[in-house]
Amino acid sequence: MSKNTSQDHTHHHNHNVCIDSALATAEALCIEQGQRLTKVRRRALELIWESHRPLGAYQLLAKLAEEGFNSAPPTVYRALDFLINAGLIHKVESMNAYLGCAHADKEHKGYFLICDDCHNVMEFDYQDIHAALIAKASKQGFELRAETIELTGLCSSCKDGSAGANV
Amino acid sequence: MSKNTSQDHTHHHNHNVCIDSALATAEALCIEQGQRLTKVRRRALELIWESHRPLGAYQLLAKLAEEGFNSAPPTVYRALDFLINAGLIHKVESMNAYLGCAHADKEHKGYFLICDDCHNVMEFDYQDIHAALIAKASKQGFELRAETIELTGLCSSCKDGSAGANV
DNA sequence: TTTTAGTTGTTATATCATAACAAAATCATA
DNA sequence: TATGATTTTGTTATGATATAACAACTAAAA
Repeated sequence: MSKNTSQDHTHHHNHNVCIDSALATAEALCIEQGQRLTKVRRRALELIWESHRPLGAYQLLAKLAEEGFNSAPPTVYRALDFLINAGLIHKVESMNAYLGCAHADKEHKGYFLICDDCHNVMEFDYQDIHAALIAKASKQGFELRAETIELTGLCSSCKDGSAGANV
Repeated sequence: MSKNTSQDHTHHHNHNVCIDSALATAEALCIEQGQRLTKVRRRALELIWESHRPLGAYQLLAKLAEEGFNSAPPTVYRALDFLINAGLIHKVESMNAYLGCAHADKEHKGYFLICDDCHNVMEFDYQDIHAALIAKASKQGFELRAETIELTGLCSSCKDGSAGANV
């Protein structure tokens, strides 16, 4: 982990710390923005964070249903929409799955490293690339709004032979 | 358009030239690689190129069906798989749609500028960013395999007020 | 020509996501 | 604390995207 900006969801430390911190940030942000972090939304966010990997909408829905929440799809998609708009989670487009955002409190872009083998995902923040992309786009008269940057390959654990590591 | 590497699918010139050239490249590549560009595959590729925008799988399936091809989903998904693996088209993950690849004959990454307004897509090739991403990933012990880079926003036409331009 | 590999046909189903409208909870303020 | 406005949630239905599994066919190789 160390001093770079990336957030490795494969870590071995006590993940509860991350979850707690994410939830605290979420609450602060919602209050600040006059948004309501209702029970479903809050629990959805927790469940997404509890998963070390991007979570599918229906996986999340199943977990919520187990806990007595309504089990119809709109329930989960509404929660997801809310969380995405609040900047609290990202959608990983190439996986149709959702991931807790590690820098919800900072303006940033969600760039991802996705392991093809163990399916763990690292989020990273790279201002140089962001700046280069803006420059490139504007050279073509294009005004950038959102960036989907998803890189797949092999993470260091899987490359080193311990296939499916950190499950 | 001019001298940069981007391929603007919004162009006003005779698109047939693009299609012909793409098909010629496709045929050459397939022969080179011992792949068979069968009727469905070839026609699917043409239809994707005939669309100025990324085409959905079921849109493509409908067009194929009109022409007497089998109308069940596997038909189109098989063709799409083939074309993607051959490097002849890209999938735009954030749109669940498919786009003819403008540089099928060159090793490259498909980076896209997607207009939120008119939904036209430009493909661009940017070696600097590619290099930076590889460097960034490898610094984390990550071995890159594929890159999904999809930037959305407003293209110059739409920004200049002519909303929905180039339809 | 027989085998083999690759491709296509066919049926069924899995997975992901939203529309539309009713009911309930929450909030603002009279 | 009523009342009305707004937001959130419940519910039913459906749309959109994608794959599994196995049979039939076709082209290429042996």
